[in-house]
Amino acid sequence: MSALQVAGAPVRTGASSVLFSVIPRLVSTIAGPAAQVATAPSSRRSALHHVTLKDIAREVGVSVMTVSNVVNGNLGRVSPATAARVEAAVTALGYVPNAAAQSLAARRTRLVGLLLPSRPDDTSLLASPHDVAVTGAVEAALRSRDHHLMLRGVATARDVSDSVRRWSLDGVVVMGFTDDEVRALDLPATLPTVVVDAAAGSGLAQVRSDDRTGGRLAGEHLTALGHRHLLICGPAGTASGVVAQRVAGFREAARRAGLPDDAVTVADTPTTYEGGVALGARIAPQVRAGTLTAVFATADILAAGVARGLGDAGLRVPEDASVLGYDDADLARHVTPRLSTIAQDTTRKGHVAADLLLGLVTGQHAEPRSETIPVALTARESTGPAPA
Amino acid sequence: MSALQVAGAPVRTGASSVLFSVIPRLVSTIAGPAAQVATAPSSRRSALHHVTLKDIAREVGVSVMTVSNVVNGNLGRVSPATAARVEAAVTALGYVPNAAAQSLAARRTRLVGLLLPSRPDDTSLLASPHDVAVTGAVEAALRSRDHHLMLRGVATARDVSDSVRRWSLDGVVVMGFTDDEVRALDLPATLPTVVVDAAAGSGLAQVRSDDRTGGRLAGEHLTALGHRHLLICGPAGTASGVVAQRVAGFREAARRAGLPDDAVTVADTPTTYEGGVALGARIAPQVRAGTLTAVFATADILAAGVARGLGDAGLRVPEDASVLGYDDADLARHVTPRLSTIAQDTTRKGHVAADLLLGLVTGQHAEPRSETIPVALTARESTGPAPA
DNA sequence: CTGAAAGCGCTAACAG
DNA sequence: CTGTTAGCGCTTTCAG
Repeated sequence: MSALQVAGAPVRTGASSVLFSVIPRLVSTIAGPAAQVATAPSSRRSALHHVTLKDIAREVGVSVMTVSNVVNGNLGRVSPATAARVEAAVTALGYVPNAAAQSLAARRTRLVGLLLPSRPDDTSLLASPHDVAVTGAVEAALRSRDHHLMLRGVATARDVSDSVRRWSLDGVVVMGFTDDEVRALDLPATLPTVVVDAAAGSGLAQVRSDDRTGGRLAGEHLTALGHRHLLICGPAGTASGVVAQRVAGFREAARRAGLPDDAVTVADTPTTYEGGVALGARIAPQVRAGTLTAVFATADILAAGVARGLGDAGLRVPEDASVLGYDDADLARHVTPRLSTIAQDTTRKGHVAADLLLGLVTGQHAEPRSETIPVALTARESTGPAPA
Repeated sequence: MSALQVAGAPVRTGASSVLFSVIPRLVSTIAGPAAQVATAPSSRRSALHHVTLKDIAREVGVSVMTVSNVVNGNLGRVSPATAARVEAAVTALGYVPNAAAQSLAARRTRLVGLLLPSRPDDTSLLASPHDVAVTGAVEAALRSRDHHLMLRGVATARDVSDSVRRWSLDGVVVMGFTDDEVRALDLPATLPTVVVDAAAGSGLAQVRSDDRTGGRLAGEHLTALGHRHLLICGPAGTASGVVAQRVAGFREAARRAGLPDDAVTVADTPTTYEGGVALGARIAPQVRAGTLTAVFATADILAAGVARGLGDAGLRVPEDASVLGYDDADLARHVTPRLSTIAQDTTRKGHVAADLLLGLVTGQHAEPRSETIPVALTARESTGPAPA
């Protein structure tokens, strides 16, 4: 806005002359270092020439501080005329601030870390479609607010420190860890932190889907379809409040539907397709015997695996057994049968995580908050009436 | 190694005394700033206290440069005894170098950008499973070589500049763009750059699968199965050397199999599941008429969509038509039927991209190289004999 | 409204 | 082998 304003304002001739006087000088400024580099040993590549505040200041004939103030939008401290000339020079020279210098001087980096688990054997971070979607949304949200994202796989507190302290990250989003793992990361107490889908320790903000409701919706859907022998599967063995909540909601729904507590069993499985396939194979006999007719998985990828495992065993989904997922990842629409699932808006989740974090960073809200993303049942093809 | 060596070495008392003398002092050092912040307006959060080289130098009683040399492994310039004492203090105080300061002083950031397309309407970056896999591998490779990854969605040259120059990135990996788009990004000429799956302009390194061979393998597989009416689909309308190569290889195989040139047609489709579904619906009549029996898609996600579109139209894959994908993403094993595909090792691809880039950065190989990732046919369930 | 001074934490280039 | 000197580019005081 101010740039346009300035351009159209009746500025004194100085402003426009800058546009012409500036270019030749810049060229000569560049020539020096460039020539130097050419003769130097080529083992280190020349850095791109960086137009500095000083360059602008020299051009316009003002102090570095004035330029800094204009660039940073502190227009209250600069006369419109001066601001105009500075703006013009900034544009003409293509000035881009140096983040490292700003970090050093201002103790603010505008750099946010996204910490994901880097398991030694694991294929990679971003194995979970859910995490991928949230990651993209976090990046977009940060970008729109002039921040940058550092993507980092971490396994230990040392890894965390290596990123957070070394880069003086303004804050971090932590995703994909169990409650215990988050604790083991030993995040610096003063570091603005948002935890996604895990229990936030003291002083950490948190974003998660409405897990309890999600579990309940799942239970209601399945019991409404007449299922009376239910299995919920996911990483139940790990200390995970998320899974616990979903299980609790699921059980609650079953209870309300008049089912005995033992109508719901819990299977501890990793959140992977392969884990699901294995489980599907394992439970096939029970499905065949009619002692199990519906499975609720804590993630679509897992549900897809279960459906596959069941299918490989010669069972039909949903005729012989219903399978319900969680997340509504793209995957849910890609597999056959299309997955019924508890949908959550991962794009929104990422945005909320970013907003929460930046709120913490800027001190807008001092107290770390906890946000819940709404969920909704999306019934597709993988769930159906309980077999007679 | 040296740290352990030091700990066990018969160092003079100075070394061990450091461990004790150091802690109390540090506490008082911290107390100052911390107290200050508490009374200051809380709008800006206190940065984590940063132990500096100076702190270590003061502790050990040497110059900052000596500490710097030890920390950076320039052991040639420091006596073992001094190095030992410094190492001890570094460990005791938990020193972590400040990347911003290093960047500023050394003109090297150890920060690499991964630039992905950020399309306005697009769901997000990382929409493609292939890109997700490569991203994870790049991060892991960089991490193992003490570099960090900045993930950034860009659409314009300005976006690029905003990241690259602002953060003085050591280099960038560019992925997910068409040849034209890469050109439009106007990457700084001197910036070490590796382009994944797109034509590298002058002076850019490149990583891509062996697209020509991939296309040929696809063509051979399909023609060997007796197919004589082939369709290849992908973003053919965009200027993409990758697609062109795959098409060329595919055509070559068809020709060698004795098919006329018009046996192969090309369909321009976006690389999305939805694009595939739409195409599947569109070609269903031809499949039914027997004038088309096999489809080769340039990505698994697209192939999965085509299979779905065909299925929705009441056609069977592979009985009525074969569908062949590319990449061998996880997805290929998740959908039904499981996708036959041209497999490439995306993990390796990411590693190679990172290696290539760091080679460029360190000046190891001055000339930007081009690396090719081998491909192989993985036959699963989506391809079969041509219908009689 | 504008400028001068000082320093963020680190490293190159020299001196000793 | 070790220390000194000078900045990297920017922002924060504090003076005009």
